[in-house]
Amino acid sequence: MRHWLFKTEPGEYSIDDLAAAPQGIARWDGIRNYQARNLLRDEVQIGDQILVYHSSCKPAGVAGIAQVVRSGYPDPAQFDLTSAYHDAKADPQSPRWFCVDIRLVEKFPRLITLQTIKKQAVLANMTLLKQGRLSIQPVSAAQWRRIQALSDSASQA
DNA sequence: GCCAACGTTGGC
DNA sequence: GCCAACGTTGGC
Repeated sequence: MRHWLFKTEPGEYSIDDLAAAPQGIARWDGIRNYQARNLLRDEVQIGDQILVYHSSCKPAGVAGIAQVVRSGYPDPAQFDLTSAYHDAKADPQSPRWFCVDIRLVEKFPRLITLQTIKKQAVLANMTLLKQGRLSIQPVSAAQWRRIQALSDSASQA
């Protein structure tokens, strides 16, 4: 079982939208970056745990936890002419873009802000800080535990 | 709104 | 296959 960080702009899709979805399950689609695509297609597995990260907002940070309930499959939006994620070059015979389904596990009582993350020495090598633009990122077990610990201490405060 | 980082495109 | 131009991301 592996850990990941998925980015989303809360103005587009937030953890509250995920919470409001039926059974807290949603398709994580619209990823249009090859490195992220490869992870969704080849690496992300059912049962893997996800940090849901809110980007391009004030403040940015980890909003909660989700879990993969369906592993990589072709993103239908690439073939949908009405979708903003439509891709004219995508071929149904060899799909270009992939997505997964995830289910909300927990919304953190407080956002774990990017600012807080940057203060943690254990988290200094997070992909989030090293390669900030990648929208699907691996997270180590140690990094995962630290984020959870930060959330636990925030909920007691 | 600015700008650094970096991914993508397209001419050669 | 290189690389300049361009576009996007995302923190500040």
